[in-house]
Amino acid sequence: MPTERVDQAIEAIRQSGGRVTVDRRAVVEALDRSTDHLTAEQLADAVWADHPDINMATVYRTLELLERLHIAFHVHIGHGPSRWHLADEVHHHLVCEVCDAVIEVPDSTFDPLRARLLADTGFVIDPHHFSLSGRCAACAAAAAAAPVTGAG
Amino acid sequence: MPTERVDQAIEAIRQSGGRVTVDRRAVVEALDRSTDHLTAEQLADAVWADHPDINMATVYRTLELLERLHIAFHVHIGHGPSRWHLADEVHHHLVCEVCDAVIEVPDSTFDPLRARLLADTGFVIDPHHFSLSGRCAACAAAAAAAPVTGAG
DNA sequence: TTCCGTGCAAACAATTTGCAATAGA
DNA sequence: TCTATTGCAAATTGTTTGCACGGAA
Repeated sequence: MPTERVDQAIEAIRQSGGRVTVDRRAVVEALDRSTDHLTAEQLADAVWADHPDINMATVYRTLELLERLHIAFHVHIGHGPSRWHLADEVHHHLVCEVCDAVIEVPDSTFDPLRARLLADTGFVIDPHHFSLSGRCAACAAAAAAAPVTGAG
Repeated sequence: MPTERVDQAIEAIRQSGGRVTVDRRAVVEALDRSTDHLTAEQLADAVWADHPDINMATVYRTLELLERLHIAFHVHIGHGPSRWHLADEVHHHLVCEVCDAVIEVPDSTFDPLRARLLADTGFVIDPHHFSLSGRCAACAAAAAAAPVTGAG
């Protein structure tokens, strides 16, 4: 049972002149099903659960299409590969350098910074593309208790 | 004529029990010479100006060492490869998605956000690792004048 | 019917690694 | 000397591409 998000995405593909194929639908549905942000590989795994024959290249090409249509986006989180998600309420990611935990924060948290940067430099932040790194509460506390030394 | 930064880096390598080699010194000096943030490849080019025989793998291994010693860091700016720089005054990068311009902003700009995130989540921002993306003043103005349409 | 989308396999870019030779301390 | 470092070439990882075939519109 396709959700509204899926229907909208499919419709947007059609509107843009693209063809609605089984493969594309499968990718959109897999994205829609997952709450997390998936790597292309994880997404392919999810797609393959129902459609084992869909090619990796098709997954990548579909993601590219979806991003062009502003239906999906990728974020860089920590070091690994890009992670993909459907357009949704905007949020940012804090990634712990130590334990790799990902903490989501609402976009509004960035409003003061956004205003400041706009005033200072004219730059308009787009929250989609990058995460902020640092240390989560637990790892920051651990680091304070046992600071890194040169002798590590 | 090695700068103070170079001397300090070399000394730190020695202190950590590492050997001070021609190759490592060359990489540190190339980093020190450049004002910009260089990709590993650009850095290798700079190294090769004086030492054409130094291997790419050695450049990567040296960068890894320098990062472990907190002498150098890499940042992710826009899409391409990592970019490297010596430890310096801390600053953040704003990358324009449209024209790829990189704008540096002082760390203090982030103080309010830092305080807010610390209070809300306990997360401690480390400014080194990621850039923020968005649109620079010029491209934001252009976008406002001629907004993106589905019809591209 | 007419192209667009797909599979396949190969190209690609950035980076890492194993192993024998070499060169700092 | 003794072991950390290097060169080389090959492996890895994530992603893109060219081309001939097959399926949406």
